[in-house]
Amino acid sequence: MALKNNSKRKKQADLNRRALIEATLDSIVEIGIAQTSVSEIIKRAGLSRGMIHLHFGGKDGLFVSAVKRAGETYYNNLNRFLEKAGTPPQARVAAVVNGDLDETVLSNRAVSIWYAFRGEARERKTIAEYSDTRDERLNTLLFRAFREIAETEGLDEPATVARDATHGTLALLEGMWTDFLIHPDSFDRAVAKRIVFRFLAAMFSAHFDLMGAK
Amino acid sequence: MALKNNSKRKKQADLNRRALIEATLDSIVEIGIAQTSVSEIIKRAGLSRGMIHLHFGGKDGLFVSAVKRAGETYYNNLNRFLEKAGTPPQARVAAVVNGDLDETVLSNRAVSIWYAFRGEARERKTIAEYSDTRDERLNTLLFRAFREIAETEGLDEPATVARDATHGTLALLEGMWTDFLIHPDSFDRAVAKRIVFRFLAAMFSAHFDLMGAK
DNA sequence: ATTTTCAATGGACGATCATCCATTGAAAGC
DNA sequence: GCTTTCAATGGATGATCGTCCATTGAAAAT
Repeated sequence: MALKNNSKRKKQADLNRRALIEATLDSIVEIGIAQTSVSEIIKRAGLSRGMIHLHFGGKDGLFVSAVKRAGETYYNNLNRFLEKAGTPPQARVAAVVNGDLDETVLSNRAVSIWYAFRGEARERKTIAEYSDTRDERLNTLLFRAFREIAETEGLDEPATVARDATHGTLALLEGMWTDFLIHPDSFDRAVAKRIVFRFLAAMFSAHFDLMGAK
Repeated sequence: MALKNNSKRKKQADLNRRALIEATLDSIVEIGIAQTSVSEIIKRAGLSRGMIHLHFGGKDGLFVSAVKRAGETYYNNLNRFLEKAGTPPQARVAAVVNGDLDETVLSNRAVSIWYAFRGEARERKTIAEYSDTRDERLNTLLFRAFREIAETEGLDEPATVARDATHGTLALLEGMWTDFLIHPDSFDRAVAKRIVFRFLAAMFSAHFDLMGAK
């Protein structure tokens, strides 16, 4: 008969799967994606060689799962800020900015992983997919908030304004992440946030900066 | 006796060096940095195996030269815009923005190469160095222009304003490059430029957008 | 207690990797 | 025309890569 879904053996299998994903991400952070070999991963996880093939079909499958996990981690952290913000559009925008640049989200680990996969995304569709997903969700969220603000303020062409504001905000945040990647020591989160809010202040009369800040 | 510096043999050596660098960059663009092996490079260049060791000391040395070349290409293209702009600070800023987002600078090839190396930059100091260099030069150039504008406009704390404007502009441009990387088909250069200039319009009363545009 | 199930193991495998060096041959110097 | 120089060659080398599968052994089912 088939095993129960939560039998001792299935649970151990789940733990091993997680351990392999974590070992993969750890390795990418510490020695880079190019040096992250199967041997390196199993050494870190303390598991056997064949387990990658067993659980993920191969190294490629493991990497896809690792990207997926990294994306989930990003969203789980950001969601904490969004839940605190509630429904007001300014608060939601501020939550995205403050969350995206918070030390729990924008970390050494996060940028290492993100940029490692970005470099590979061009020829691996499965990896590119998850870069896209992140972008899509934030895009929709910000656009709706900005459109609501633009309409409330009675601006001309609120959809166009909202589209530009969304595009600009996401581009600014992306740029800040790159800045953190290249200058991790001198990077200043407060300055980064101030600049993003300064951009938003140019497009709307509403104030964002203090809302949703910790 | 030693060969003349521009002897037929030296010239051929230079051509081969260039061919290897171009083959490396082509390979990175087409099949990704992970698949770019020594065998792949020499196949593309039509040269022999040992030549990489002879001219660059090894694959690492070749990659460093390739990053350097990619950086030079970026600056050479951008310089065409800066030379046209002349000395007025607004024109110089506009030249950077219009140049950085021009199709001769922000291309499929450029983003492929740039993001491939970024992913490796974290553990390879020599590669990170050239990412830094690019950043440093633009940083100085923009800061001086913005400070001059801020002083002319009689703004409070011109240095702070200039620092924020520089930081924000570079972050926005970085973000636009990432946007192009992920959505090469739907990317709109005109929209990207409009958003950057909108950001600048928020910080200064001077107008930038029409200056330096083609 | 016995049988069945299957997650886990780890060595074998062929492929491919980057490096290196003895040899070559055409260009440069005399 | 002869000698010297050295860029260029490409096969040999050992290391490392990811995949695969026969075997194991503990947990689950009977």
